[in-house]
Amino acid sequence: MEKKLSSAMEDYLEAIAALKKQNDVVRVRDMGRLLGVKSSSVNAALRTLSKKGLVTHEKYGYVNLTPTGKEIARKVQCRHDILLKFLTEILNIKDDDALQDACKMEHVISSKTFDRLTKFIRFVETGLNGGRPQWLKSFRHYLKTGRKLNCKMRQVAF
Amino acid sequence: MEKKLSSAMEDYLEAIAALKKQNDVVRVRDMGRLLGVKSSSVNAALRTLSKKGLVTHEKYGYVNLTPTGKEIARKVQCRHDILLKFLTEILNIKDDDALQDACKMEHVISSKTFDRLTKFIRFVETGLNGGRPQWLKSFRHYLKTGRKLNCKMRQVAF
DNA sequence: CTGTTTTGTTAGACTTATCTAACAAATAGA
DNA sequence: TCTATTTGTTAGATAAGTCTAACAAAACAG
Repeated sequence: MEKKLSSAMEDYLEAIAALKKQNDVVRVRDMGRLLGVKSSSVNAALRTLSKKGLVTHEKYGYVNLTPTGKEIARKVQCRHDILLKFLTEILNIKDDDALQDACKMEHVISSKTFDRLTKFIRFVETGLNGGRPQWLKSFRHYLKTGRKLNCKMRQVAF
Repeated sequence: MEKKLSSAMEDYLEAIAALKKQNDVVRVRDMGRLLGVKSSSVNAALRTLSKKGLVTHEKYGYVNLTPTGKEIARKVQCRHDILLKFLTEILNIKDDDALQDACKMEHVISSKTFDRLTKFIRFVETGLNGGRPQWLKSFRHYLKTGRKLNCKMRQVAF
């Protein structure tokens, strides 16, 4: 069992997957641009990831994920997506801020937390025809006004 | 404006605050034990934190937080507490797992996310006389059974 | 007091992830 | 095609945070 990848390495894998989706082909330069690091850093990372069997990259060639690498990238992306969803849809944090946080949190949450967050989102979204549950609307109201409609009033209102 | 502390340095500050609460006096050794690092690492960290004006520590003496250091430790602890509360009380993750995650997440969440999470918890806890809101009970049920009581049934039940 | 144990300090090494700078290969434009 | 630009590679430096090992100071026990 390989030990956990660093945040940085997870980011590289994620970047490769993202660029692959966009361009079909992944170059060192584009990875550097996306991640805000120099090509030499990308190269160093590729050597590391290559040794771990997560990417393939021959000199002056394109970068590719191995099946294992692809799998890890997928998982990180899933963590990212669920966190982003939680931050924007439940906590009502605006996209830019939520994205920043999701990009950091995605590297630290356990599979248990991922699982529960996933179920929580599913719970919130299930059987509502695209709307929000009443309690979530109520939370949004609370965020705006600082005040909570009390239970009885809510009952009456509906 | 000082730039953000690393996770490691935040951990050291937190450890000092925690030990101070327990023992009134903080030694290098205890910090190392608590954090699972060697005393030499603690020493290195104390030099760093000292330069930043966050701790005081004279040779062979006790360790103390400066007011600024105390303030930072307090903030980290607040992030920790709110995350732990969210993970255990909302997501219903068991204490040990939740603690692990909170200890990592506390170093990466923004003040915005902290703020929203705080309000979310307050929203959930306000005006319930220590109980849980119906939707949260419903979520627990969903976690156990994988099934969600539908809205109409819930309405009827109340 | 004095010797032993515990605690603290220092120096130096290692790892990870980054950078700059010099150079090499590939590509694109004329 | 040939040169200029872009892209990729390498070597070496730097910074953080950790370690081990050797040593120094303090605390403790008789």
